[in-house]
Amino acid sequence: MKVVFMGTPDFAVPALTRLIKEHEVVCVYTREPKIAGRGNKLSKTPVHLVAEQNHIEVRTPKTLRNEQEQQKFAELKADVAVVAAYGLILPLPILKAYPLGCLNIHASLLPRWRGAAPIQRCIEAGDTKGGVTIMQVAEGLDTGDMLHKGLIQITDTMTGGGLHDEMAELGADLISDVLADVKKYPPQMQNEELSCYAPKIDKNECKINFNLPIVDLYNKIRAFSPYPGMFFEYNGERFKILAAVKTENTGVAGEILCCDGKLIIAANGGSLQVTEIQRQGKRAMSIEELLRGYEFAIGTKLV
RNA sequence: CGCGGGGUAGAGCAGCUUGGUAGCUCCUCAGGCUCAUAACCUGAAGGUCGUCGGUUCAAAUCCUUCCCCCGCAA
Repeated sequence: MKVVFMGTPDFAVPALTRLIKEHEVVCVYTREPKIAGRGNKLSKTPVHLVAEQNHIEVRTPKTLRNEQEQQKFAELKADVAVVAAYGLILPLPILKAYPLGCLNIHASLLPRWRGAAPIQRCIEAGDTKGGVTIMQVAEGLDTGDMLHKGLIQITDTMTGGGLHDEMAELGADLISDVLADVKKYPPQMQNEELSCYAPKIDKNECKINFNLPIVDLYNKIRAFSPYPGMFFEYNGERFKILAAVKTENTGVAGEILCCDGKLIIAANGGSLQVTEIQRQGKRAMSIEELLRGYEFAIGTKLV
């Protein structure tokens, strides 16, 4: 099949590489290189780089709202467009340009978790089931008909990063299934009543509030690990907690209860034993490693 | 030139401001104590202090080149 691929971050890469293997990817759309990262260098998106490596034409329009772009899109005369975390709104003329329209790989079991950050939000909410949905892109935000789904059990120790990687692979499998035989996957409408939204993550959410119930705090920490990472401040420095386990010890919320070989911090209704941590300016490391040379004062209250 | 922290024994850190032959915690090895131990005691091994150059009688420490890691902001 002739496929146009539209995607931007790492999440889209497994699907793109799979489609390159199995179909004819005639053109890749992605966000334009932007000034990003340390040093504010201009950097191409992960999808952009993969497309280049495979010598596929890359287009990075700022918008698809104008007729010229829509015209250029239509002229590719593909059978289908596959969308994975592209980041631009697709206007109606784009959606109708090809016989099979635009198929989106969405990282949730729709209609639950429509929107920008479904992976983190479902862990944060304590969901035990997650998954990926292949859906027809419609004009509303993630409201289109669903063609195919894959389920992932979310364990109590799974992190946002881990789930992200699994979902990216699953998404590649599912889109491969669908394109192999579209007729096998009749569209199904979404049940509006069951829908909920996954707003994008705000940096202000990343500062740890130890007054949160222990379960919520725990879920939030693993949801946001390794990126963007929940942090607390100690001695004027930031420490990201990348992994922790729940323990029984109690104390005033935010109080450091133990820092002898392990670091235990009281929360609301329990406490957290930190297992993996990243000190500002340092690489991520196990708590044992850090505590060999760094000391937290017992009794300190973190705010 | 977006702002900033860091690169010191296998690991994690201190020392750098106020230059003077490198230190702590853990690991490793040997021995000791112990019913026993991840505990304790004694001892040992292990570092050209990221790299190039400079200042100096003397540089981990001050100045400079380059490389690498990371936090923040976008």
